[in-house]
Amino acid sequence: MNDPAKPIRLILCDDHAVVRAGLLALLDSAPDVDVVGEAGTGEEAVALAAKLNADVVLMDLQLGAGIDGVEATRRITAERPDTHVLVLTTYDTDADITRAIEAGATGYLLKAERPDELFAAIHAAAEGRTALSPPVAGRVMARMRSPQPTLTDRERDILAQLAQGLGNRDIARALFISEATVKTHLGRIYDKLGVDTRAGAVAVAKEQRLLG
Amino acid sequence: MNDPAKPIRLILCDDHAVVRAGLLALLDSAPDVDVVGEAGTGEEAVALAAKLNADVVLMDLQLGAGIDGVEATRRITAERPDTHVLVLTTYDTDADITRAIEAGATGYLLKAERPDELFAAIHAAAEGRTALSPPVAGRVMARMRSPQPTLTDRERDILAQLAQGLGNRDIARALFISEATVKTHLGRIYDKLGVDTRAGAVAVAKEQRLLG
DNA sequence: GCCGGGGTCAGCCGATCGGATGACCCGCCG
DNA sequence: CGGCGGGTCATCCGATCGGCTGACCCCGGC
Repeated sequence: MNDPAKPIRLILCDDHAVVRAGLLALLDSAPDVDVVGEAGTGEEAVALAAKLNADVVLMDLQLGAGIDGVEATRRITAERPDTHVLVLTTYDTDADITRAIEAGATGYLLKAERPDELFAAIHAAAEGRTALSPPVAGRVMARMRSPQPTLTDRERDILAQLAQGLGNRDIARALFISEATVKTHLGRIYDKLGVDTRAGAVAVAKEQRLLG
Repeated sequence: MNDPAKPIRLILCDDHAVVRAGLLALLDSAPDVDVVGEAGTGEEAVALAAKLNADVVLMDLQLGAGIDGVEATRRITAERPDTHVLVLTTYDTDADITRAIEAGATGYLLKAERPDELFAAIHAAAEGRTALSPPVAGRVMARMRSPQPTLTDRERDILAQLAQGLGNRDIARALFISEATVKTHLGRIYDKLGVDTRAGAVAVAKEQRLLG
């Protein structure tokens, strides 16, 4: 897969056209990397991966409209086990990292990383080896040490409504449950997020990118 | 300033090394653009602008640590009126656009824009002409039609505390004012943001990037 | 010199929240 | 089959919030 005679076949996926063009120009300067496809949305990336038999998909997680990078990663790795997804993104929040890894990403690199790290990570990904940015690796380790609270689906539902600024009664109506249940969930959410007010919960949720 | 014999002298400022390298590779392919400097922080950009006599600074607004792109823009345009700052960023929120323009930015381009728009905007900026991405232009127009509420400094103080999840009493203590005053400000904040709960205010604040 | 905006403070009151406790149901796993 | 996690609901109560009204001060512009 890393035969010097055969350049790495790579698909680029980033919703920012300018950034994409920049990365394309950068990768083109590397003789052993062959950018065989460009995608501006998750759907495009999945479609390209299905027919291009690429070695690596360089994937941004934030893709504006349509499916996000995590979902795209999930579909690509499910359909094409030989195509390795290398996530290249801005954020190093726990939620993003965890979701990307469990979706099947081979590596997770930050855009703040040095460019040579990018090339190294691409090679690693092409061979199926994991490559993580140091800050990302640090977070993964930290998480293993003190496994962090994960919100249940229902709790995320509640949190989503909360982030709209709704009161308990409105949340209850929106989710077809009783106000008492809402308060029960809220209490657990406060516990898990380490806050004790709804405003604090919204702040943490937005900060950790727990919601869309 | 746009003599074909004299390429545009440009300084690149983006905290993401990978993106910066990509843009560098992209701009290098343009014969009439000469990237004379690269900066990963606002401070670096200001320093480079001070001594390099550049025509254009391509500036990201989100710069991680240190001063942000708006402050860097303010300092550069203050010190070097002939150096035009072209903002290149991801977000097209009103708050960002307004602050960048009032800081003296000559143009405001989104990273989602087509690359050829980037080149066009760079040329425009070099000549001191304004270049706005269509979505940005639209927002500017909309704002002129219905001037939107601007939070006062004090209201932002309150909002910042609120976003920490603090209660009224805690906010009052933190800002050395009475609880009654906090409530007065909060009421006005709710009005301006079009919400009626603290959770909603936090959500809007995070959404509109009204806070750091 | 008056007016308006921004900041500060007070008191009142109904609605809501936060916390605690206890309970039931269901699906899954050992 | 028994336990356990997740989801649901109820009740109670003190603390807090949100809305309202009215007031004072300072400063800068007309």
